[in-house]
Amino acid sequence: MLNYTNRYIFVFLLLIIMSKAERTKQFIIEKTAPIFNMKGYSGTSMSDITEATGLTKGSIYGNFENKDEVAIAAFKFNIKKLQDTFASEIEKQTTFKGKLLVYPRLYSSYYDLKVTKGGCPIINTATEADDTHPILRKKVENTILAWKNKLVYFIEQGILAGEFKAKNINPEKTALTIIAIIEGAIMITKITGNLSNLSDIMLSLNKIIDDLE
Amino acid sequence: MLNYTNRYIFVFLLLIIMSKAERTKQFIIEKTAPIFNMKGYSGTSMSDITEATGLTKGSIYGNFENKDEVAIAAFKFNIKKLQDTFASEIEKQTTFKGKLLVYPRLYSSYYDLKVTKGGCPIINTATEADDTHPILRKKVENTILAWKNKLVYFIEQGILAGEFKAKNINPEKTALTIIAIIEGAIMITKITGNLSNLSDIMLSLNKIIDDLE
DNA sequence: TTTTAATTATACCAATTGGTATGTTTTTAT
DNA sequence: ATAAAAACATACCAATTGGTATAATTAAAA
Repeated sequence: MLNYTNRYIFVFLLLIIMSKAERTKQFIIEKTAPIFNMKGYSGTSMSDITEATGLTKGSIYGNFENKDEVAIAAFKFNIKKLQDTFASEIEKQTTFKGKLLVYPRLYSSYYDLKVTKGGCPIINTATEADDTHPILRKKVENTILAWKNKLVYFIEQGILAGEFKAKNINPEKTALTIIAIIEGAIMITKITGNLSNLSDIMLSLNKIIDDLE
Repeated sequence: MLNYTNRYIFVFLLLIIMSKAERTKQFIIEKTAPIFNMKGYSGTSMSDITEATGLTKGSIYGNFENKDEVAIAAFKFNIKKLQDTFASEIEKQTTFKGKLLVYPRLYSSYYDLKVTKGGCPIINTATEADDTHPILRKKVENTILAWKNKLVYFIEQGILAGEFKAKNINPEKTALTIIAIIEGAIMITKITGNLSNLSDIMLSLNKIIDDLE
Protein backbone atom coordinates (compact mmCIF):
# COMPACT_ATOMS: atom_id res chain seq x y z
CA MET A 1 0.00 0.00 0.00
CA LEU A 2 1.12 3.55 -0.69
CA ASN A 3 1.37 5.92 2.23
CA TYR A 4 -0.10 9.40 1.96
CA THR A 5 3.08 11.15 0.81
CA ASN A 6 3.74 8.57 -1.88
CA ARG A 7 0.14 8.71 -2.97
CA TYR A 8 0.38 12.45 -3.58
CA ILE A 9 3.60 11.99 -5.55
CA PHE A 10 1.84 9.28 -7.55
CA VAL A 11 -1.12 11.49 -8.40
CA PHE A 12 1.24 14.34 -9.25
CA LEU A 13 3.17 12.13 -11.67
CA LEU A 14 -0.08 10.98 -13.24
CA LEU A 15 -0.99 14.59 -13.97
CA ILE A 16 2.26 15.05 -15.88
CA ILE A 17 2.65 11.67 -17.54
CA MET A 18 -0.92 10.87 -18.49
CA SER A 19 -2.73 12.77 -21.19
CA LYS A 20 -6.12 14.28 -20.55
CA ALA A 21 -7.78 11.41 -22.36
CA GLU A 22 -5.95 8.79 -20.34
CA ARG A 23 -6.95 10.52 -17.15
CA THR A 24 -10.65 10.79 -18.01
CA LYS A 25 -10.59 7.21 -19.21
CA GLN A 26 -9.19 6.20 -15.85
CA PHE A 27 -11.68 8.47 -14.14
CA ILE A 28 -14.61 6.85 -15.94
CA ILE A 29 -13.36 3.39 -15.02
CA GLU A 30 -12.92 4.26 -11.35
CA LYS A 31 -16.37 5.80 -11.10
CA THR A 32 -18.24 3.06 -12.97
CA ALA A 33 -16.40 0.02 -11.59
CA PRO A 34 -18.45 -0.15 -8.37
CA ILE A 35 -21.67 0.40 -10.32
CA PHE A 36 -21.00 -2.46 -12.73
CA ASN A 37 -20.08 -4.61 -9.74
CA MET A 38 -23.34 -3.81 -7.96
CA LYS A 39 -25.85 -3.61 -10.80
CA GLY A 40 -24.22 -5.96 -13.26
CA TYR A 41 -23.68 -5.48 -16.97
CA SER A 42 -27.28 -5.42 -18.19
CA GLY A 43 -28.39 -3.60 -15.05
CA THR A 44 -25.99 -0.71 -15.66
CA SER A 45 -27.17 1.78 -18.27
CA MET A 46 -25.30 4.48 -20.15
CA SER A 47 -27.19 7.03 -18.09
CA ASP A 48 -25.87 5.36 -14.94
CA ILE A 49 -22.41 5.93 -16.37
CA THR A 50 -22.96 9.58 -17.30
CA GLU A 51 -24.60 10.20 -13.94
CA ALA A 52 -21.75 8.65 -11.95
CA THR A 53 -19.06 10.48 -13.87
CA GLY A 54 -20.84 13.78 -14.40
CA LEU A 55 -19.80 13.52 -18.05
CA THR A 56 -21.99 13.38 -21.11
CA LYS A 57 -22.41 10.58 -23.61
CA GLY A 58 -20.16 12.35 -26.07
CA SER A 59 -17.22 12.13 -23.73
CA ILE A 60 -17.91 8.54 -22.73
CA TYR A 61 -18.08 7.44 -26.36
CA GLY A 62 -15.03 9.58 -27.10
CA ASN A 63 -13.02 7.42 -24.73
CA PHE A 64 -14.68 4.04 -25.19
CA GLU A 65 -16.01 2.20 -28.21
CA ASN A 66 -19.20 1.14 -26.49
CA LYS A 67 -20.74 0.01 -23.21
CA ASP A 68 -18.94 -3.33 -23.51
CA GLU A 69 -15.53 -1.70 -23.40
CA VAL A 70 -16.40 0.27 -20.28
CA ALA A 71 -17.71 -2.89 -18.60
CA ILE A 72 -14.59 -4.88 -19.47
CA ALA A 73 -12.31 -2.10 -18.24
CA ALA A 74 -14.36 -1.83 -15.05
CA PHE A 75 -14.10 -5.57 -14.48
CA LYS A 76 -10.33 -5.52 -14.96
CA PHE A 77 -10.09 -2.58 -12.57
CA ASN A 78 -12.05 -4.39 -9.87
CA ILE A 79 -10.01 -7.57 -10.25
CA LYS A 80 -6.70 -5.72 -10.14
CA LYS A 81 -7.74 -3.86 -7.00
CA LEU A 82 -8.57 -7.17 -5.34
CA GLN A 83 -5.42 -8.94 -6.52
CA ASP A 84 -3.15 -6.08 -5.43
CA THR A 85 -4.59 -6.22 -1.93
CA PHE A 86 -3.81 -9.92 -1.62
CA ALA A 87 -0.50 -9.87 -3.49
CA SER A 88 1.06 -7.39 -1.08
CA GLU A 89 0.01 -9.47 1.93
CA ILE A 90 1.15 -12.74 0.36
CA GLU A 91 4.53 -11.21 -0.42
CA LYS A 92 5.15 -10.59 3.26
CA GLN A 93 4.77 -14.26 4.11
CA THR A 94 7.89 -16.41 4.11
CA THR A 95 6.24 -19.86 4.15
CA PHE A 96 3.84 -21.24 1.57
CA LYS A 97 1.42 -22.21 4.28
CA GLY A 98 1.58 -18.61 5.46
CA LYS A 99 0.81 -17.42 1.94
CA LEU A 100 -2.25 -19.67 1.75
CA LEU A 101 -3.45 -18.55 5.16
CA VAL A 102 -3.55 -14.95 3.93
CA TYR A 103 -6.84 -15.73 2.19
CA PRO A 104 -8.93 -16.76 5.20
CA ARG A 105 -7.34 -14.02 7.30
CA LEU A 106 -7.96 -11.21 4.83
CA TYR A 107 -11.41 -12.41 3.83
CA SER A 108 -12.49 -12.57 7.45
CA SER A 109 -12.19 -8.80 7.45
CA TYR A 110 -13.16 -8.46 3.81
CA TYR A 111 -16.02 -6.12 4.49
CA ASP A 112 -13.85 -3.88 6.60
CA LEU A 113 -11.40 -3.58 3.78
CA LYS A 114 -14.20 -2.75 1.38
CA VAL A 115 -11.94 -3.34 -1.54
CA THR A 116 -14.75 -3.64 -4.02
CA LYS A 117 -18.23 -2.28 -3.48
CA GLY A 118 -20.97 -4.80 -4.29
CA GLY A 119 -19.14 -7.96 -3.34
CA CYS A 120 -16.67 -10.11 -5.23
CA PRO A 121 -16.37 -9.13 -8.91
CA ILE A 122 -15.52 -12.72 -9.80
CA ILE A 123 -18.73 -14.26 -8.57
CA ASN A 124 -20.83 -11.28 -9.69
CA THR A 125 -19.52 -11.29 -13.23
CA ALA A 126 -19.39 -15.09 -13.46
CA THR A 127 -23.03 -15.66 -12.62
CA GLU A 128 -24.25 -12.95 -14.96
CA ALA A 129 -21.93 -13.50 -17.91
CA ASP A 130 -21.83 -17.30 -18.10
CA ASP A 131 -24.91 -17.54 -20.31
CA THR A 132 -25.06 -14.02 -21.72
CA HIS A 133 -21.74 -12.30 -22.32
CA PRO A 134 -18.99 -14.43 -23.97
CA ILE A 135 -16.24 -11.79 -23.66
CA LEU A 136 -16.76 -11.16 -19.95
CA ARG A 137 -17.30 -14.89 -19.45
CA LYS A 138 -13.84 -15.64 -20.84
CA LYS A 139 -12.27 -12.88 -18.73
CA VAL A 140 -13.71 -14.32 -15.51
CA GLU A 141 -12.72 -17.83 -16.51
CA ASN A 142 -9.12 -16.73 -17.04
CA THR A 143 -9.16 -14.89 -13.73
CA ILE A 144 -10.28 -18.01 -11.88
CA LEU A 145 -7.82 -20.26 -13.69
CA ALA A 146 -4.95 -17.88 -12.90
CA TRP A 147 -6.00 -17.82 -9.27
CA LYS A 148 -6.18 -21.62 -9.21
CA ASN A 149 -2.72 -21.92 -10.76
CA LYS A 150 -1.30 -19.58 -8.15
CA LEU A 151 -2.79 -21.70 -5.35
CA VAL A 152 -1.58 -24.91 -6.99
CA TYR A 153 1.90 -23.42 -7.11
CA PHE A 154 1.82 -22.52 -3.42
CA ILE A 155 0.66 -26.01 -2.49
CA GLU A 156 3.22 -27.77 -4.70
CA GLN A 157 6.03 -25.59 -3.43
CA GLY A 158 4.81 -26.15 0.10
CA ILE A 159 5.08 -29.90 -0.44
CA LEU A 160 8.59 -29.54 -1.86
CA ALA A 161 9.57 -27.39 1.11
CA GLY A 162 8.29 -30.05 3.47
CA GLU A 163 5.54 -27.81 4.86
CA PHE A 164 2.81 -30.15 3.67
CA LYS A 165 2.99 -33.92 3.39
CA ALA A 166 2.65 -34.90 -0.23
CA LYS A 167 0.47 -38.00 0.16
CA ASN A 168 -3.27 -37.47 0.21
CA ILE A 169 -2.86 -33.96 -1.15
CA ASN A 170 -4.17 -33.23 -4.62
CA PRO A 171 -3.02 -29.65 -5.29
CA GLU A 172 -5.53 -28.98 -8.03
CA LYS A 173 -8.45 -30.32 -6.01
CA THR A 174 -7.37 -28.40 -2.94
CA ALA A 175 -6.94 -25.17 -4.90
CA LEU A 176 -10.41 -25.47 -6.42
CA THR A 177 -11.92 -26.19 -3.02
CA ILE A 178 -10.30 -23.12 -1.48
CA ILE A 179 -11.71 -20.91 -4.25
CA ALA A 180 -15.14 -22.50 -3.97
CA ILE A 181 -15.31 -21.93 -0.20
CA ILE A 182 -14.23 -18.30 -0.51
CA GLU A 183 -16.66 -17.46 -3.30
CA GLY A 184 -19.52 -19.32 -1.66
CA ALA A 185 -18.80 -17.60 1.64
CA ILE A 186 -18.91 -14.16 0.05
CA MET A 187 -22.22 -14.92 -1.62
CA ILE A 188 -23.78 -16.13 1.64
CA THR A 189 -22.44 -13.18 3.61
CA LYS A 190 -23.60 -10.63 1.05
CA ILE A 191 -27.13 -12.01 0.88
CA THR A 192 -27.62 -12.53 4.62
CA GLY A 193 -25.79 -9.35 5.60
CA ASN A 194 -24.36 -11.34 8.50
CA LEU A 195 -20.62 -10.74 8.66
CA SER A 196 -20.09 -13.51 11.21
CA ASN A 197 -21.03 -15.99 8.48
CA LEU A 198 -17.89 -14.98 6.62
CA SER A 199 -15.57 -15.42 9.59
CA ASP A 200 -17.28 -18.70 10.48
CA ILE A 201 -16.67 -20.17 7.05
CA MET A 202 -13.14 -18.76 6.96
CA LEU A 203 -12.42 -20.76 10.12
CA SER A 204 -13.30 -23.88 8.14
CA LEU A 205 -10.98 -22.77 5.36
CA ASN A 206 -8.28 -22.18 7.90
CA LYS A 207 -8.69 -25.73 9.15
CA ILE A 208 -8.47 -27.16 5.65
CA ILE A 209 -5.16 -25.39 5.09
CA ASP A 210 -3.94 -26.44 8.52
CA ASP A 211 -4.80 -30.06 7.77
CA LEU A 212 -2.46 -30.10 4.79
CA GLU A 213 0.40 -30.65 7.23
CA MET B 1 -40.18 -38.79 -9.15
CA LEU B 2 -43.38 -39.62 -10.96
CA ASN B 3 -43.32 -42.45 -13.47
CA TYR B 4 -44.91 -42.02 -16.87
CA THR B 5 -48.34 -43.43 -15.98
CA ASN B 6 -48.58 -41.29 -12.86
CA ARG B 7 -47.42 -38.27 -14.79
CA TYR B 8 -50.26 -38.65 -17.30
CA ILE B 9 -52.77 -39.04 -14.48
CA PHE B 10 -51.29 -35.95 -12.90
CA VAL B 11 -51.63 -33.89 -16.09
CA PHE B 12 -55.18 -35.23 -16.58
CA LEU B 13 -56.16 -34.17 -13.08
CA LEU B 14 -54.64 -30.75 -13.68
CA LEU B 15 -56.87 -30.32 -16.74
CA ILE B 16 -59.93 -30.96 -14.61
CA ILE B 17 -58.97 -29.29 -11.36
CA MET B 18 -57.13 -26.22 -12.61
CA SER B 19 -58.94 -23.43 -14.36
CA LYS B 20 -57.68 -22.14 -17.67
CA ALA B 21 -56.06 -19.19 -15.97
CA GLU B 22 -54.26 -21.36 -13.45
CA ARG B 23 -52.96 -23.53 -16.24
CA THR B 24 -51.62 -20.64 -18.34
CA LYS B 25 -50.14 -19.11 -15.25
CA GLN B 26 -48.29 -22.35 -14.61
CA PHE B 27 -47.38 -22.56 -18.28
CA ILE B 28 -45.86 -19.07 -18.22
CA ILE B 29 -43.84 -19.89 -15.11
CA GLU B 30 -42.49 -23.12 -16.58
CA LYS B 31 -41.46 -21.47 -19.82
CA THR B 32 -39.87 -18.40 -18.28
CA ALA B 33 -38.16 -20.00 -15.28
CA PRO B 34 -35.10 -21.15 -17.25
CA ILE B 35 -34.86 -17.78 -19.00
CA PHE B 36 -34.84 -15.82 -15.74
CA ASN B 37 -32.25 -18.24 -14.41
CA MET B 38 -29.99 -17.75 -17.42
CA LYS B 39 -30.44 -14.08 -18.23
CA GLY B 40 -31.27 -12.76 -14.79
CA TYR B 41 -34.00 -10.35 -13.78
CA SER B 42 -32.84 -7.22 -15.58
CA GLY B 43 -31.58 -9.27 -18.51
CA THR B 44 -34.98 -10.83 -19.14
CA SER B 45 -37.43 -8.58 -20.98
CA MET B 46 -41.18 -8.80 -21.41
CA SER B 47 -40.57 -9.69 -25.06
CA ASP B 48 -38.41 -12.59 -23.89
CA ILE B 49 -41.41 -13.76 -21.93
CA THR B 50 -43.93 -13.39 -24.76
CA GLU B 51 -41.48 -15.06 -27.14
CA ALA B 52 -40.85 -18.03 -24.87
CA THR B 53 -44.54 -18.59 -24.18
CA GLY B 54 -45.97 -17.69 -27.57
CA LEU B 55 -48.46 -15.52 -25.73
CA THR B 56 -49.02 -11.80 -26.01
CA LYS B 57 -48.49 -9.12 -23.42
CA GLY B 58 -52.20 -8.96 -22.75
CA SER B 59 -52.28 -12.51 -21.54
CA ILE B 60 -49.12 -12.20 -19.48
CA TYR B 61 -50.46 -9.11 -17.72
CA GLY B 62 -53.83 -10.79 -17.36
CA ASN B 63 -52.18 -13.47 -15.23
CA PHE B 64 -49.48 -11.45 -13.48
CA GLU B 65 -49.37 -7.98 -11.98
CA ASN B 66 -46.03 -7.13 -13.53
CA LYS B 67 -42.60 -8.45 -14.50
CA ASP B 68 -41.65 -8.69 -10.83
CA GLU B 69 -44.40 -11.19 -10.12
CA VAL B 70 -43.35 -13.40 -13.01
CA ALA B 71 -39.74 -13.28 -11.84
CA ILE B 72 -40.65 -14.17 -8.27
CA ALA B 73 -42.86 -17.05 -9.41
CA ALA B 74 -40.09 -18.26 -11.72
CA PHE B 75 -37.58 -18.15 -8.86
CA LYS B 76 -39.90 -20.13 -6.57
CA PHE B 77 -40.44 -22.65 -9.35
CA ASN B 78 -36.71 -23.17 -9.87
CA ILE B 79 -36.04 -23.51 -6.15
CA LYS B 80 -38.87 -25.99 -5.67
CA LYS B 81 -37.64 -28.09 -8.56
CA LEU B 82 -34.20 -28.22 -7.00
CA GLN B 83 -35.47 -28.94 -3.49
CA ASP B 84 -37.78 -31.71 -4.65
CA THR B 85 -34.90 -33.48 -6.36
CA PHE B 86 -32.85 -33.48 -3.18
CA ALA B 87 -35.71 -34.11 -0.76
CA SER B 88 -36.68 -37.38 -2.41
CA GLU B 89 -33.08 -38.63 -2.28
CA ILE B 90 -32.57 -37.51 1.31
CA GLU B 91 -35.76 -39.29 2.34
CA LYS B 92 -34.33 -42.61 1.18
CA GLN B 93 -31.37 -42.33 3.53
CA THR B 94 -31.70 -43.84 6.99
CA THR B 95 -28.67 -42.20 8.63
CA PHE B 96 -28.05 -38.49 9.04
CA LYS B 97 -24.60 -38.88 7.60
CA GLY B 98 -26.21 -40.56 4.62
CA LYS B 99 -28.58 -37.62 4.26
CA LEU B 100 -25.68 -35.16 4.24
CA LEU B 101 -23.76 -37.23 1.72
CA VAL B 102 -26.64 -36.92 -0.73
CA TYR B 103 -25.42 -33.42 -1.56
CA PRO B 104 -21.93 -34.22 -2.84
CA ARG B 105 -23.26 -37.33 -4.59
CA LEU B 106 -26.08 -35.59 -6.41
CA TYR B 107 -24.10 -32.47 -7.21
CA SER B 108 -21.32 -34.54 -8.74
CA SER B 109 -23.79 -35.45 -11.44
CA TYR B 110 -25.62 -32.15 -11.25
CA TYR B 111 -25.16 -31.34 -14.88
CA ASP B 112 -26.51 -34.70 -15.92
CA LEU B 113 -29.62 -34.11 -13.91
CA LYS B 114 -30.00 -30.72 -15.53
CA VAL B 115 -32.58 -29.79 -12.97
CA THR B 116 -32.34 -26.09 -13.66
CA LYS B 117 -31.02 -24.61 -16.88
CA GLY B 118 -28.48 -21.84 -16.32
CA GLY B 119 -26.96 -23.09 -13.09
CA CYS B 120 -28.04 -22.77 -9.48
CA PRO B 121 -30.93 -20.32 -9.03
CA ILE B 122 -29.69 -19.49 -5.54
CA ILE B 123 -26.32 -18.16 -6.58
CA ASN B 124 -27.70 -16.57 -9.76
CA THR B 125 -30.44 -14.67 -7.99
CA ALA B 126 -28.30 -13.87 -4.95
CA THR B 127 -25.53 -12.15 -6.88
CA GLU B 128 -27.93 -10.12 -8.99
CA ALA B 129 -30.51 -9.20 -6.40
CA ASP B 130 -28.32 -8.39 -3.37
CA ASP B 131 -27.83 -4.75 -4.36
CA THR B 132 -30.75 -4.25 -6.74
CA HIS B 133 -33.93 -6.19 -5.95
CA PRO B 134 -35.01 -6.21 -2.27
CA ILE B 135 -37.92 -8.63 -2.77
CA LEU B 136 -35.89 -11.27 -4.59
CA ARG B 137 -33.00 -10.60 -2.19
CA LYS B 138 -35.18 -11.54 0.76
CA LYS B 139 -36.48 -14.65 -1.01
CA VAL B 140 -32.95 -15.94 -1.65
CA GLU B 141 -31.89 -15.12 1.87
CA ASN B 142 -34.78 -17.13 3.28
CA THR B 143 -33.98 -20.01 0.94
CA ILE B 144 -30.39 -20.13 2.14
CA LEU B 145 -31.35 -19.83 5.80
CA ALA B 146 -33.89 -22.66 5.43
CA TRP B 147 -31.25 -24.80 3.76
CA LYS B 148 -28.77 -24.00 6.53
CA ASN B 149 -31.32 -24.89 9.22
CA LYS B 150 -31.99 -28.21 7.52
CA LEU B 151 -28.28 -29.04 7.49
CA VAL B 152 -27.89 -27.91 11.10
CA TYR B 153 -30.73 -30.25 12.02
CA PHE B 154 -29.09 -33.20 10.24
CA ILE B 155 -25.76 -32.52 11.98
CA GLU B 156 -27.33 -32.08 15.43
CA GLN B 157 -29.42 -35.21 15.04
CA GLY B 158 -26.36 -37.03 13.75
CA ILE B 159 -24.52 -36.06 16.93
CA LEU B 160 -27.43 -37.23 19.09
CA ALA B 161 -27.55 -40.51 17.17
CA GLY B 162 -23.84 -41.00 17.79
CA GLU B 163 -22.98 -40.80 14.09
CA PHE B 164 -20.76 -37.76 14.64
CA LYS B 165 -18.71 -36.94 17.69
CA ALA B 166 -20.00 -33.79 19.29
CA LYS B 167 -16.74 -32.15 20.28
CA ASN B 168 -15.04 -29.98 17.69
CA ILE B 169 -18.22 -29.88 15.61
CA ASN B 170 -19.99 -26.56 15.27
CA PRO B 171 -23.21 -27.43 13.40
CA GLU B 172 -23.88 -23.90 12.20
CA LYS B 173 -20.33 -23.39 10.95
CA THR B 174 -20.31 -26.77 9.25
CA ALA B 175 -23.66 -26.15 7.59
CA LEU B 176 -22.53 -22.80 6.22
CA THR B 177 -19.31 -24.32 4.94
CA ILE B 178 -21.18 -27.07 3.11
CA ILE B 179 -23.40 -24.52 1.38
CA ALA B 180 -20.43 -22.31 0.52
CA ILE B 181 -18.51 -25.18 -1.07
CA ILE B 182 -21.50 -26.31 -3.12
CA GLU B 183 -22.37 -22.84 -4.41
CA GLY B 184 -18.75 -21.97 -5.12
CA ALA B 185 -18.26 -25.26 -6.93
CA ILE B 186 -21.26 -24.63 -9.18
CA MET B 187 -20.00 -21.16 -10.05
CA ILE B 188 -16.53 -22.46 -10.95
CA THR B 189 -17.91 -25.34 -12.98
CA LYS B 190 -20.36 -23.16 -14.89
CA ILE B 191 -17.74 -20.60 -15.83
CA THR B 192 -14.99 -23.05 -16.78
CA GLY B 193 -17.33 -25.52 -18.43
CA ASN B 194 -15.19 -28.23 -16.87
CA LEU B 195 -17.44 -30.79 -15.19
CA SER B 196 -14.53 -32.53 -13.48
CA ASN B 197 -14.09 -29.41 -11.37
CA LEU B 198 -17.45 -30.11 -9.79
CA SER B 199 -16.69 -33.72 -8.94
CA ASP B 200 -13.24 -32.73 -7.68
CA ILE B 201 -14.67 -30.22 -5.24
CA MET B 202 -17.45 -32.59 -4.24
CA LEU B 203 -14.76 -35.07 -3.18
CA SER B 204 -13.52 -32.42 -0.76
CA LEU B 205 -17.04 -31.93 0.54
CA ASN B 206 -17.37 -35.68 0.93
CA LYS B 207 -14.23 -35.69 3.05
CA ILE B 208 -15.50 -32.86 5.25
CA ILE B 209 -18.68 -34.82 6.00
CA ASP B 210 -16.68 -38.01 6.55
CA ASP B 211 -14.43 -36.20 9.01
CA LEU B 212 -17.38 -35.37 11.24
CA GLU B 213 -17.14 -38.91 12.60
C1' DT C 1 -77.96 -22.80 -24.56
C1' DT C 2 -77.49 -18.50 -23.30
C1' DT C 3 -75.54 -15.10 -20.29
C1' DT C 4 -71.84 -13.62 -17.70
C1' DA C 5 -67.31 -13.55 -16.45
C1' DA C 6 -62.69 -14.34 -17.29
C1' DT C 7 -58.94 -14.70 -20.55
C1' DT C 8 -56.28 -13.40 -24.51
C1' DA C 9 -55.06 -10.27 -28.48
C1' DT C 10 -54.46 -5.75 -30.59
C1' DA C 11 -52.88 -1.40 -30.58
C1' DC C 12 -51.11 1.91 -28.26
C1' DC C 13 -48.32 4.79 -24.48
C1' DA C 14 -44.39 7.56 -22.45
C1' DA C 15 -39.87 6.67 -20.99
C1' DT C 16 -35.52 4.73 -21.63
C1' DT C 17 -32.25 1.96 -24.10
C1' DG C 18 -27.50 2.07 -26.60
C1' DG C 19 -25.53 4.74 -30.04
C1' DT C 20 -24.27 8.71 -33.44
C1' DA C 21 -23.60 13.13 -36.11
C1' DT C 22 -22.24 17.53 -35.44
C1' DG C 23 -20.89 21.38 -33.19
C1' DT C 24 -17.94 23.64 -29.38
C1' DT C 25 -14.31 23.76 -26.34
C1' DT C 26 -9.74 22.21 -24.57
C1' DT C 27 -5.24 20.15 -25.08
C1' DT C 28 -1.18 19.46 -27.29
C1' DA C 29 2.57 20.19 -30.31
C1' DT C 30 4.82 23.39 -33.30
C1' DA D 1 0.98 32.30 -30.10
C1' DT D 2 -1.20 29.62 -33.21
C1' DA D 3 -2.70 25.61 -35.87
C1' DA D 4 -4.00 20.92 -35.58
C1' DA D 5 -5.86 17.44 -32.97
C1' DA D 6 -8.19 15.57 -29.54
C1' DA D 7 -11.85 15.73 -26.04
C1' DC D 8 -16.24 16.95 -24.76
C1' DA D 9 -21.24 18.66 -25.08
C1' DT D 10 -25.57 19.04 -27.48
C1' DA D 11 -29.12 17.28 -29.80
C1' DC D 12 -30.70 13.86 -32.02
C1' DC D 13 -31.83 8.73 -33.74
C1' DA D 14 -34.44 4.25 -34.16
C1' DA D 15 -35.44 0.48 -31.27
C1' DT D 16 -36.87 -1.36 -27.12
C1' DT D 17 -38.29 -1.02 -22.42
C1' DG D 18 -42.31 -2.10 -19.01
C1' DG D 19 -47.01 -1.20 -18.92
C1' DT D 20 -52.17 -0.14 -20.20
C1' DA D 21 -56.81 0.57 -22.36
C1' DT D 22 -59.81 -1.67 -25.05
C1' DA D 23 -61.56 -4.94 -28.12
C1' DA D 24 -62.18 -9.86 -29.31
C1' DT D 25 -62.47 -14.36 -27.87
C1' DT D 26 -63.09 -18.21 -24.97
C1' DA D 27 -64.42 -20.61 -20.78
C1' DA D 28 -67.63 -21.29 -16.93
C1' DA D 29 -72.03 -20.93 -14.64
C1' DA D 30 -77.01 -20.44 -15.06
